[in-house]
Amino acid sequence: MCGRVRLDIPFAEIAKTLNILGDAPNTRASWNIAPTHDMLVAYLHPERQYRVAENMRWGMVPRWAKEAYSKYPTHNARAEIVRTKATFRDPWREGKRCLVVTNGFYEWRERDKQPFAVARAKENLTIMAGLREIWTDKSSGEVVRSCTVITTKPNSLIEPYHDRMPVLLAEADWPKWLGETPASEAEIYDLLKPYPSEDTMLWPVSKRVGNVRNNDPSLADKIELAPEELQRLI
DNA sequence: CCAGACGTTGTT
DNA sequence: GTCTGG
DNA sequence: CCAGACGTTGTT
DNA sequence: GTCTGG
Repeated sequence: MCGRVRLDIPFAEIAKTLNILGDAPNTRASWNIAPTHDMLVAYLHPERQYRVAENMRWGMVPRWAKEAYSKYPTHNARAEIVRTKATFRDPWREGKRCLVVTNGFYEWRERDKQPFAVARAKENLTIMAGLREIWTDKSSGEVVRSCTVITTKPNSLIEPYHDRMPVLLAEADWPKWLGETPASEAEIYDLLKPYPSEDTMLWPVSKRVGNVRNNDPSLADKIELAPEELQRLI
């Protein structure tokens, strides 16, 4: 997927939809969230056994990392390797799965760099399958909580634009992904597939989204492409 | 064995 | 921390 | 993904 | 031209 998402509705609404019982994290609306920024993440609190929400850095920091920042991009994890590769293996094995909460994401068409917004159709929230991790600096004790978004093959709507898309989860799959209902590893891994294209929508947006300093509601607005561009939408 | 990587998307 | 490449 | 930078000395 | 930061 791309390196940008948006989240632009009040937390109260999110908490209601996701049935989050924990405290409200200090989230503010953003139409341009990039890697290294905070993402809103929901997960099952291991002791309390209810859903909590938290801001976590987008870009997983493995617990064994010497530094909190590295040159290796970890904001996405390919579903094909997430179970085995060093960076994601431990969180996967330990079931540190989470829901990454967004209102959608952006993709750029290569030919003309035209950005498009993508979201689940008919739903306010576009929920992505994620993993989370906690990193602690051995000397200073500094703690960084971070997350990654799992990617998979694109569905037929997105395929003309990109060869990858984030794993999106329908509400019926949330309990299994969060570990609230029993499921085998194979059943859980089976959730990592393209979201149905008939439940996905896509529309062109302003190129201003390319600059992270631009961050206002109009970034997610549908724009009118010139007739010529419309014609070669795909 | 030790040193160095540990990753993604989208390209050429 | 653990796997991979040399 | 795009926008913006594009370096050094000295230290471990 | 290519890498880094957001």
